[in-house]
Amino acid sequence: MKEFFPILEKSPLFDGIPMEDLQAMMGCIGGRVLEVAKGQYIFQEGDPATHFGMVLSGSVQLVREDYYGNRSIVAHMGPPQLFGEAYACAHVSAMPISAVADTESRVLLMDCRRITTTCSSACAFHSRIIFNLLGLVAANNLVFDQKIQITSQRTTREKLMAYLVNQAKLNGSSSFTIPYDRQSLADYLEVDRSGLSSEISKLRKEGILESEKNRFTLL
Amino acid sequence: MKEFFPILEKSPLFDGIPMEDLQAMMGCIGGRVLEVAKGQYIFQEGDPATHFGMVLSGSVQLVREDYYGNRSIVAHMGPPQLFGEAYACAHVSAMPISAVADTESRVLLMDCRRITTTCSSACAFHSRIIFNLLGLVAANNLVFDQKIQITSQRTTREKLMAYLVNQAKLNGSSSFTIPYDRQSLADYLEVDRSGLSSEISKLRKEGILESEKNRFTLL
DNA sequence: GAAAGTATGTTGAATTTTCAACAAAAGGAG
DNA sequence: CTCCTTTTGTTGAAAATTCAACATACTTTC
Repeated sequence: MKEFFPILEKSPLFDGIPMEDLQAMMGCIGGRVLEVAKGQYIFQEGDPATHFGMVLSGSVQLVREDYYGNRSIVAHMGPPQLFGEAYACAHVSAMPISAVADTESRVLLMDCRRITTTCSSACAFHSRIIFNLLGLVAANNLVFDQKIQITSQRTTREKLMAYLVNQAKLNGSSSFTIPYDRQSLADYLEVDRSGLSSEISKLRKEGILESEKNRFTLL
Repeated sequence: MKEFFPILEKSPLFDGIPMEDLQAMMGCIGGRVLEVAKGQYIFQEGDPATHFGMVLSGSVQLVREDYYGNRSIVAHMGPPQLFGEAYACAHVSAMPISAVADTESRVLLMDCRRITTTCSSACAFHSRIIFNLLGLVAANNLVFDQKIQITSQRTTREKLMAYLVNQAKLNGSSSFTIPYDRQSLADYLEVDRSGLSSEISKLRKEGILESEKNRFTLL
């Protein structure tokens, strides 16, 4: 367990908690490290949503199976990302998705109840974890909110512009690079890749923006 | 203040907190009641995101102004709904939206810092509020997640079916009523109303569902 | 119960997106 | 450098969406 403390110390969930307190903390919140082989389930759709995880090493995929049995990958995550925390914190009865190890991985599993219920005993930093957790879940909310705001635009052009304007604002500059290649951007905006490409060309021809690879400049 | 305790007692945020403890609690978390006239701002875009609110009476609109100055109503809320809590909990520097009284209203404003930082003093129920708040923010996450899951479908038919299948699952029955009229459903699914109407007709003709007003049955 | 207003269904034309196929450009491996 | 693979841009046809206009059904009000 101790070998992972450097990761934990730098993770947003344990932010502000001194490394020497982590050991006590782990007992307090019922944390345990799980080693999983590639392809092995960490939790499965339908499992009780009591625990959530943090990737310590390797990578983990979140998989959703829809009504017709189509599996789709919701996200893949590396250290020190959390998964399943929204379901555990919202007290849903069963996990609606599964978490699968994408490569051989180690994850820290934590009991949500034991985190959210402050222990009467010592553990001065317990409330700090709750504070951090609340911040993380709320931040996730904003990520979702922003995505909805962008993808609720009706046309490819509007979606793209909404995204770019937002990025410009975040970067505080009309010139910026984005973290997506064309296909990923199309996936994020929920549009067709080729349509996106040609829309970018049009915008360039119309003098609305300049672009070179992942670098965009709004004019 | 006391007149609102019955509302607070029934609100999810104060769930599990006895009415006789509310008064002490209010001091502890820095709660104050604000009376606002119709059209008056509770907070405005750009304000520091330190506080969040709960509607006690009347109704409140969340308004977003986009890059081009178009105002759009993100939500309207009645008692005992929370607003701005995600921004306050995520520690963003400024509110990206405004909250306006839709009718003459009263709202409870609470300081997020003072909620998330447990007081060293008495206040036995403080941690319960944090627990509740975390649950609410996480639940909101799930609402967003579900909306994204549905609207990320590409066609009107797929969006509608994803929504209906989900509703059927939530209701535990293939026959259920939905809380939207056609226009609202179209808005939620982010499609054209008339296109939605005709898609419903087609699905009916194809024997995939039956519908009468807001009641749907999947076959 | 009639009238007015609102919600829903229907249709066809215009617009936009998707899809498939391919060309060009960029990046990596040997 | 060359070959091979991946990414990106381009195009046109097919499919789907939007838009506008209107008909019908349902509600509300007086």
